[in-house]
Amino acid sequence: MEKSFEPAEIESRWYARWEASGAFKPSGHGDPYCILLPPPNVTGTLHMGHAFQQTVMDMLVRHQRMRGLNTLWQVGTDHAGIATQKIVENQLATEGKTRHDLGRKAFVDRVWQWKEQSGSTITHQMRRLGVAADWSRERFTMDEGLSAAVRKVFVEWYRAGLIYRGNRLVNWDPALGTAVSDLEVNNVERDGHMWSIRYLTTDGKDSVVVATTRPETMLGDVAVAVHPEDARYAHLVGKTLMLPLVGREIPVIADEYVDREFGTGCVKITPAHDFNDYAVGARHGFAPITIFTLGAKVNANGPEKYRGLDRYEARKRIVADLDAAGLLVEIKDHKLQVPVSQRSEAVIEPMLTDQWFVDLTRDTLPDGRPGGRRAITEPALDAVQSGAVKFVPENWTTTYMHWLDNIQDWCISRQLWWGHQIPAWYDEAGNIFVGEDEADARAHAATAPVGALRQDEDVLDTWFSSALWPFSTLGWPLDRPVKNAHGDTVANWATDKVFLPSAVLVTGFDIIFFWVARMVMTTKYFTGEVPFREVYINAIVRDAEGQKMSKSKGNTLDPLDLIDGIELEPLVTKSTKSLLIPQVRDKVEKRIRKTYPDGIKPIGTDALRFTFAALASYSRTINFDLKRAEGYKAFCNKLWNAARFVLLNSGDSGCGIGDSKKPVTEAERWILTRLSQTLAEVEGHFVSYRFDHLAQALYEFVWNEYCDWFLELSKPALNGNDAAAAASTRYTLLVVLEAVLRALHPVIPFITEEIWKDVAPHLALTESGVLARPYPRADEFARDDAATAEIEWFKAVLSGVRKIRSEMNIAPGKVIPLLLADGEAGDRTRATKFAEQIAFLARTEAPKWITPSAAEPASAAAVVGSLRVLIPLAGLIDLDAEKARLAKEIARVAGEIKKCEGKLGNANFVAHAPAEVVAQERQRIADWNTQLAALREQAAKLG
RNA sequence: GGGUGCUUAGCUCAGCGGUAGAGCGCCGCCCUUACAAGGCGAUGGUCGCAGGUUCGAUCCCUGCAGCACCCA
Repeated sequence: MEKSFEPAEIESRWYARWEASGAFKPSGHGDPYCILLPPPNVTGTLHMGHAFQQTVMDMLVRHQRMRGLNTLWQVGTDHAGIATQKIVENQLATEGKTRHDLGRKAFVDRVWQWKEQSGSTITHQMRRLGVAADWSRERFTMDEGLSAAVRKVFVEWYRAGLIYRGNRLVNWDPALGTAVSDLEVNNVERDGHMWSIRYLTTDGKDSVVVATTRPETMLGDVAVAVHPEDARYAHLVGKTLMLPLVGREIPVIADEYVDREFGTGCVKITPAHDFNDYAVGARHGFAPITIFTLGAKVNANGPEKYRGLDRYEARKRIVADLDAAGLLVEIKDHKLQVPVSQRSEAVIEPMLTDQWFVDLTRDTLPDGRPGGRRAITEPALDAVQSGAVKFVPENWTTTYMHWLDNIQDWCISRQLWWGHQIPAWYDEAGNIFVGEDEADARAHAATAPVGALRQDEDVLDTWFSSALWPFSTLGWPLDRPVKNAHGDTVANWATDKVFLPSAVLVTGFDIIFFWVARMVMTTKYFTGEVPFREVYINAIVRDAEGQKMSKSKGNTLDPLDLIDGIELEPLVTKSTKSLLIPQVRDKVEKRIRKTYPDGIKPIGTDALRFTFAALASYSRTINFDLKRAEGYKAFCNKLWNAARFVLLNSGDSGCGIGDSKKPVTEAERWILTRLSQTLAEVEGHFVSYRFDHLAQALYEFVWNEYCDWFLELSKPALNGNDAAAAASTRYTLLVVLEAVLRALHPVIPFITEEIWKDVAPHLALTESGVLARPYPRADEFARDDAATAEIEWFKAVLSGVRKIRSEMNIAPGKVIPLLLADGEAGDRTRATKFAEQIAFLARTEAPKWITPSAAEPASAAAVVGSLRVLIPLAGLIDLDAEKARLAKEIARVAGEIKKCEGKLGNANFVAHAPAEVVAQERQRIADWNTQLAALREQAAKLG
């Protein structure tokens, strides 16, 4: 083995080998265990969130594969309708073209080209992370098979009356020219104004003042509302107002929606451009008046002088005109929530448009069939309520249930070209025909089409296809094998449906609504199964200060830069490349130069993965701290060097000991006990998804027990005169190391695989690699409590001596005398047994007992129970310093005793506390007293 | 406005009704033949604040403050 751990060198070696050998394909035997990858955008790149989430999935999949389950990690990508289309449109823009210049077919071809060109970036990045995914089954939401599933679902739901077309108010992105989901809209707080405008009554005798953050929408006002119990305005309800600048008469209405405390208590009602107003308008029977074009410019419904103006330009002019007319009462600064499109950052304009919806709210259809609430929403609620789907941590259940309880119909149409074109056709009279294709649509027509048919130009929401992922990727709805472009089988519903339900979905809370709930809906409806049994909601990765990672802040980290390292200058270039605003650019550059003055040192995939594991508690965010990652790289190095030590001591091949050989030394029995205990813990942590505890348990075992104590204890054994102990120790070193490699493999696959290949021959293991070995179980290793007690005693003695050496500044290399006094019979036995190890590891002469009556040289002492471990002062130790040290220790122990006495002296404590707690306290006080006696004795000897 | 979290060592985080922990940092001594990405040792916390329950509260309950996120 190389002298130090070099991740780059190791990692480059293994992945291709694993993949080529089919190590990640389902084994075909054992219980099915499936994980669905949340499909990343096909043209996307790997970010820290992906890396974290995928590490978690990989740990689970590798663990279960090693446990003998038939594991499938189903991977693939989605077509990300809006995002991908926008990238290609931007490319066209640099050529001075729009998609309309190309036409639909040529444009879509061009998007496919872009997908082919960039689509493998993220999947290659995932390979660098070491994910044990079955790439031979990789799918894409626009694959023929997955597209067939989309058509089938659309048609079936339409024919069941659960998909309808309607003219509704939707979130309209005027920049992209499409409807977007309310989930794709961020409400951002912005500085704005609150304008107060006076509306006169038609008779001119009275007036009301309305307050609004969007004065331009007044062009579409249909009423002014007040609260029904608001005495200030009761006399006006039913009267009409003259809408300024427009001249339309609008009524004053009473509606409980109005908040009397807010503004003047009078609200203008613009149903066509505000969701709340739409509801108010509908309650009162007003026809909405749309005043904007789809590009958010004033349309023909507005007064002529504003027509064609952008909404913000119109705002300026309208405010000015109101002011001129003396109707502008007040302008106040005001912070408001502005709906912003996640995709284009354009301000969303609520807009009345024709769209397709999935019904999720009706109980019963007019013809008596079940409506969406009963057919789709309630089964999805029930899946979680009944426990068929469990959230981890479970408090996310509330979020899920709450959302479904208040769900709206799902707008599934998008005004894009990239995506699944809606399988609906219109005849010349506007009648709708739905089918898998035009012929199927005609065949199912209720009435004969009038003239030619024309397919709906819109496409479906990307999430519509993602929602089918749990079963479409397994081959549904085909009843025969699904082949990819190369003719390889990628799925076969007949056999693959054993993977449904999948075991666990690992995903972020931000897509519980987008994706999780919708998968439950579709999978329940079309297969009768739940899509997954558990949903592990992973934390969101933030920077070390808890800030959201964002390119404009310059605090993003590229997982590959952590793995491979990156110099400062390339890092600066890379991080500022896409930033167009000079101020932002400068800020980001400064930040990066400050945070990473020397760039980022390579830590390797394994250390990155270990860091993610160590940070994966149930907390909802994890703050990624590079410092911790560096610490875990040190851990990998530690493991590497421990393995080197073991292998250097293992001879050429085999260790000459059969499996039946029992461990000879106490130390072996102790480390096997601790291994068994650690593995039991680890197993529990896998079940509860506590990867932080899992990582910590293994870290502590490897470093603090195996390396710090067992390896050290093995040195005297390996070099001692007892050949049986040496041979046995050599064997146990290997056995424990091999078990540790197996236990750690799901977390750090590369280094464990690399070391394992060298360890395996010594234990005559013939598996192809560590992934093919069974996951180690607690019951593989015998426990021995007696041996544990012996080693604990030994550690206490050794620590006592080390402490004296360190505090008294005795050079670590200097061999010193060691005396033992007092103690019990057990101490004598142990001292004899461990004499060699004590002398070796504490660098002392052989320990000598002094008889109670004999004169004792002035010494520094460590106290273990009633045993005094003495280091004579002569020439080594300052008597006063030792006295001071002793006094401090006595004070500490006395303090502990006082605490115990306080408790035991409290009659209530003794009466009410559980017996074992009281007993524990009594034991504790006894132990402290023993120690105190020994310390006082020692103090007395020093005078 | 409604909801959900969080607040523990200098930093990033575990913990939990019964002796406050880890990693990193800091301090001291050591290049001891697996590892200086290391070894040994030390320092460091009235567990956000105020009440309550309890023999006992960092932990449970209530209120408050600050922070974060989600929904309207």
